[in-house]
Amino acid sequence: MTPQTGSYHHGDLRASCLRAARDLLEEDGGAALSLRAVARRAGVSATAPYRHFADREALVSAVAAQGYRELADHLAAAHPAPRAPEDLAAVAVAYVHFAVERPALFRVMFAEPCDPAAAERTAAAAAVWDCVGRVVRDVFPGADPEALSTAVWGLVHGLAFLRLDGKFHADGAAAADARVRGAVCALLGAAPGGSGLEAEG
Amino acid sequence: MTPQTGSYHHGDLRASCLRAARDLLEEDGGAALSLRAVARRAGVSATAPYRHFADREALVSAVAAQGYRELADHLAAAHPAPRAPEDLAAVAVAYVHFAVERPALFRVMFAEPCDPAAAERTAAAAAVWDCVGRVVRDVFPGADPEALSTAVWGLVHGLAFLRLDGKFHADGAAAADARVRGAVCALLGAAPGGSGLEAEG
DNA sequence: TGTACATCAGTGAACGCGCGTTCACTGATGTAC
DNA sequence: TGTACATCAGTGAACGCGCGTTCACTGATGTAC
Repeated sequence: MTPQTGSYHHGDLRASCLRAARDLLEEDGGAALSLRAVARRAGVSATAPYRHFADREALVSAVAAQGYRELADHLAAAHPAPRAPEDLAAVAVAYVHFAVERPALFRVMFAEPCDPAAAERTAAAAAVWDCVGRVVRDVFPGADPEALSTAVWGLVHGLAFLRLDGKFHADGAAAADARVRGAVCALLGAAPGGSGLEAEG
Repeated sequence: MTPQTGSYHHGDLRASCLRAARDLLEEDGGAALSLRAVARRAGVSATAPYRHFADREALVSAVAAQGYRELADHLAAAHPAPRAPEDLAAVAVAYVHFAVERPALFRVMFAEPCDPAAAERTAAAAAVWDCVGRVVRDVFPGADPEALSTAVWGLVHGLAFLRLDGKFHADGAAAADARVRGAVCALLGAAPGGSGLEAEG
């Protein structure tokens, strides 16, 4: 990451640009990601990033791809082997946490459709979808996997955005988590007003 | 809307600015809403909007508030008296349609938390929440209304954003609608792998 | 009905800013012989 | 081991742009007497 100190050449400017972009997103989530700000942050001339990114969009796509990959890892790490609806609720909470902890990155990831030409980005986004599908199939083996996966991704994604946008009025992070868990369980676990979906107990 | 033709004064520049902003959003959803572009579009000097909006944010908030109000109306119009899960699915489809038909407006509405100081905007957003809550209570009278309303809003909101972001690979609008309906029914109607929530028949 | 005057709603020039991108360039690196 | 040279990865000046916002202003409106 910081090789050849004092060298004219940077060593791994591409990685440094991505790191700089992530830092900027965390520091000022409101500002749009600009190539110039990234270069400044990486300690390099304004045009140096053009050696590694065709244009601003390419940088943004690379950042988004990184975000998708991390999200997939994050979900996979949320529960080793989800089987019960409560396990799925844990994964849902993890999804929302990911968004809350990196709001600006999350918005970059989902601010626009993936450019089909950005193969890295589309592949990384597809991996998130695969991850959700896997969890859903494990928890509800008998269900229509496509319909239910769509529903579950929609649910957790919507909860994440609503929370990011302050549409959850909960006192503190724990209460907000509980609200997420309650919402997921209302649909998938202890069903309100009826028997609900019970995969195991 | 177009009074006193030929007059020095505009008549209702505030409304014209909002109209211009909406037009710009529909024409180029990717571009950020700028005060100057709005003024240009309204046929007025760059500084004229300052008579009606304190700053750019105020304009954006007013546009978002208008969007929230229209969304609430749109949902209310989707079904006269929702009682069955399929009725709720119709409302869900309406929610997603709203987003798909006005993608840029939808993104403006949900691109950031509402500023608590923007009373008009927060009130309009709250009306959407009320609307969702009303539908949920009517369809599932026995359920925990808060948990289920949160879940349902999350679900439809997530489906809307995923569709906006091209995460739905469906052939054509009808197929995409079917996928939304299928996802909603998977959770609320014909439950996969179990009995599911059945409010009526 | 007429007039003086306050207020309102615009104008247009100007400010300073950060941006994406191009261009010709140069110093560093690595490879073929 | 040494050297010539191609390639790579930076620099820095410059372009033209649109933006938000300020300011002093002016024409139109409406109201009190």
